[in-house]
Amino acid sequence: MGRIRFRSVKSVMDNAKNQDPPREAAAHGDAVRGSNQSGMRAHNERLVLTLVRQMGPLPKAEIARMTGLSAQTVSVIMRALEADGLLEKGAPIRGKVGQPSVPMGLVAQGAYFLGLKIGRRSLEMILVDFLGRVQGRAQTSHRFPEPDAVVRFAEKAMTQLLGKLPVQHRKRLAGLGIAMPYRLWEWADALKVDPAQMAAWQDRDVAVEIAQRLEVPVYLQNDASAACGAELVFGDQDKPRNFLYFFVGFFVGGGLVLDNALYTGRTGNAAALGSAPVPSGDGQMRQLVDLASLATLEKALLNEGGNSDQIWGDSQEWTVPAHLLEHWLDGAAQGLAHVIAGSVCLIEFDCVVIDGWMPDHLREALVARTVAQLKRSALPGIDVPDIRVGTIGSDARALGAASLPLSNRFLVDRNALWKG
Amino acid sequence: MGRIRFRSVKSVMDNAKNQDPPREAAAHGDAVRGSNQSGMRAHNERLVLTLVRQMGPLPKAEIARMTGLSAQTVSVIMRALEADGLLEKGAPIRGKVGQPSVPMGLVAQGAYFLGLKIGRRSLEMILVDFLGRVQGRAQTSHRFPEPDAVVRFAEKAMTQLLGKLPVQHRKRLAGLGIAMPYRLWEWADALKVDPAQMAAWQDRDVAVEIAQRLEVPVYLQNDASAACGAELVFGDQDKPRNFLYFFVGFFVGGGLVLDNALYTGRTGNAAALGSAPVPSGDGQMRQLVDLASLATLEKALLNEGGNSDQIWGDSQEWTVPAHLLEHWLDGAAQGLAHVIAGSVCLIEFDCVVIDGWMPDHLREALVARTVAQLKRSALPGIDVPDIRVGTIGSDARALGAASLPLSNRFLVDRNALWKG
DNA sequence: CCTCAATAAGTAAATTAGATTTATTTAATA
DNA sequence: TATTAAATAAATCTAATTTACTTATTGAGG
Repeated sequence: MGRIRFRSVKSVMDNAKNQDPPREAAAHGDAVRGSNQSGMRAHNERLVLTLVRQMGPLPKAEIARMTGLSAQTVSVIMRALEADGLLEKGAPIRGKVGQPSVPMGLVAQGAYFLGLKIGRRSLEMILVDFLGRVQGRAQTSHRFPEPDAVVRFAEKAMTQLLGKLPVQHRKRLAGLGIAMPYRLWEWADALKVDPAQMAAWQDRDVAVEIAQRLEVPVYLQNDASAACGAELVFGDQDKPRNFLYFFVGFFVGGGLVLDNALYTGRTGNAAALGSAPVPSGDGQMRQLVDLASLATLEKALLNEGGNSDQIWGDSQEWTVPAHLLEHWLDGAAQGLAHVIAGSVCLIEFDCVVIDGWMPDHLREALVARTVAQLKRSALPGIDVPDIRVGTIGSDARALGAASLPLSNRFLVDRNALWKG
Repeated sequence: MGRIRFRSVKSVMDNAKNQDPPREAAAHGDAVRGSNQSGMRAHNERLVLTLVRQMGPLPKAEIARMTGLSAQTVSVIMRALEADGLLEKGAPIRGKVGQPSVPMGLVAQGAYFLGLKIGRRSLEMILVDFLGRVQGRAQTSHRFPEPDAVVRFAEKAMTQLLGKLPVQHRKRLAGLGIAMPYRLWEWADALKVDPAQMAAWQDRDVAVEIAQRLEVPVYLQNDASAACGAELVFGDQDKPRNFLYFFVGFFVGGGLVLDNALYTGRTGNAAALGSAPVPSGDGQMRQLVDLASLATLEKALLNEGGNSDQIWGDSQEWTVPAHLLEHWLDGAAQGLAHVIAGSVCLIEFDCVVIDGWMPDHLREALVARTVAQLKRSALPGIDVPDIRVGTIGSDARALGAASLPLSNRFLVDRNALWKG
């Protein structure tokens, strides 16, 4: 319906099925769908865009070889995408026998996306281009998140961010994504807020409310899975096809990439690893969130009479006593190692990515300790996966939010091929 | 190449891409493939067969509604499948307004499949029809599995089982599946066999060797995942789209169904849950296989001077002292509960299925205790999934082996759509 | 240095496959 | 007899493949 089209060309741009609210899309519990020609074309267009995004600019012939599609088909598809303003020719590459190849790469101005992060302490909206580069940013902080305030902020921030964009680019806004903790209302205690004040979240659907104020599709995802999406879509290249992701913030959560696509499962809450059981030394079971979240670090800091505001203000400039950090790092690494060891038995990841809201050196220390802990507690039959530091950092959740409309409209996913 | 065709019709039957050795198919690590028309047709045919298998006989119009395909397309596809001898018309259903609907169901003789189970104590081959009904069975027991003996047995059993089949049905053999423990050679100690005698498994590929003696494709899968496949393909209807599966045999292993398809991951060894870490009371980490496998029960039995042969002979008639069973059940349930609680955070299953080589009442007791244990150790944020007893039972691995060629040629899977 | 064979990229036109649309037939109920 | 629903034939449409060609380059031979 009110969906923007950049060009009136039958193409991936027209794949208008994705404007359903994200909850429905995530559920995909309907009957299995058949596939038809238009689904096929849309899929092949997404495939081309996905490959170019992953590998950088590629000539048509190379795409044809990689996809197994005929050269002619790829030629038609890529010229259409070029006409759509999503791909552009690069400088011809000479030096090899035969006609020079013309690599085609993504056009930065091809599409724009808004990402809204709803955090425990702040709201943030960013505007990114087709390459995932941040073009604008708006922020506000709060003591705890409220639906009305979120909608008001979103409306103001959208206007402000889009206002900065050259007029001809504004209509290339392709969607807005929201990254928000799952079941926000259950965390009132942890946020030291009256549960009644958080109860509003149970009945409100900010995604729908924001969608009413915008002409483009709106997607909602839990914050850690969204951050995982940022790593998948915007992260360093040569990402493996399957990986497990952790984002350590006020709480800790996970994300899961299977076959190059974010896996969000039946209810959209897959990889809710904060709840994963972790044995603590005393034989009692605890949960990953008790060990590896910044809420735990904050508590320790407050117990010693410290001030926790500095943690939430800037992710790079922390002055936390070393012994507290040490203790927190050990616990967090132990928890992460246990969850990784269990998860890798279920799904064989090529690697695990750990990111979070914290100074770079701390992220690296956390990864190093997790690796060490995994080696120490090695069990037969479990291959320790490659563990890496996230390449996005503190912005992962907002960027991940922005990646949702991008993935849904321009990248291959398991559902893109089927009939609407 | 040497692939049997039941009819020279362009259809799912001709989808000859699947004859690669299963390891390659499982790896699917190649570049992402594009999709073309023949892939589309093959997919839609598989979709129809999958729906009819899941739901029972369905009229064309109903399939059209469920798949979203046009009535005409479904009509063409289903008539082709009928001509292929895979579907047949049932009695017209009258009593509703309009022309009576003619439900179409699977033809039992539409295809046959061989399933070879390589066990620690025995070899078994079964022949099943398109409905998964066992049409023939051959067995032999051994002290430990040897490649040469396996190939010899397979050759003899194939001849014998196919010999029983009416001649015109023999050419409808669609493939052979093998269910075999992963990394068999690592279990020499547990089987109390000289590691040198098991080393041969490292260099031999019985799937390839058997394939050379057979005109149809051969697939290999670890035994627990194969058993999971049996539950998916042949198990009771109304199976959820996503479930976790355990098979408790000499060892314990898992299987994983995502979006109605067996998920075997990068190396084909997904859901290797026997290796999953489980905390034991004393603060030490153990693995599920130490708690929930029959090897553990056997050890306890032998420790008390009992005879374990009765366990392996018949899965229904056990005479194991009650206190040993009690102790084993408790440990196994504890282990399963921990692994389930961890796994459900990663992937939100609709349900968990537990099956195994054991008397029916014991399987039910194991499920009941696992449920109780999960409730006892409930942690916030973890929804306890529905836990069910497997509907296949002791035959699950052999039936699962037979389900592999069936799934690969006749049912939807994530890869069926792409170009070969 | 020039020429030309070889090679590879890229595309237009014709062909093919398979889904959809439209119109029609059939067979039941109300 | 009107209405409804299933089923399908014929025509149409879409998108991929095949075939045949052009273009632009390198590298070998003169």
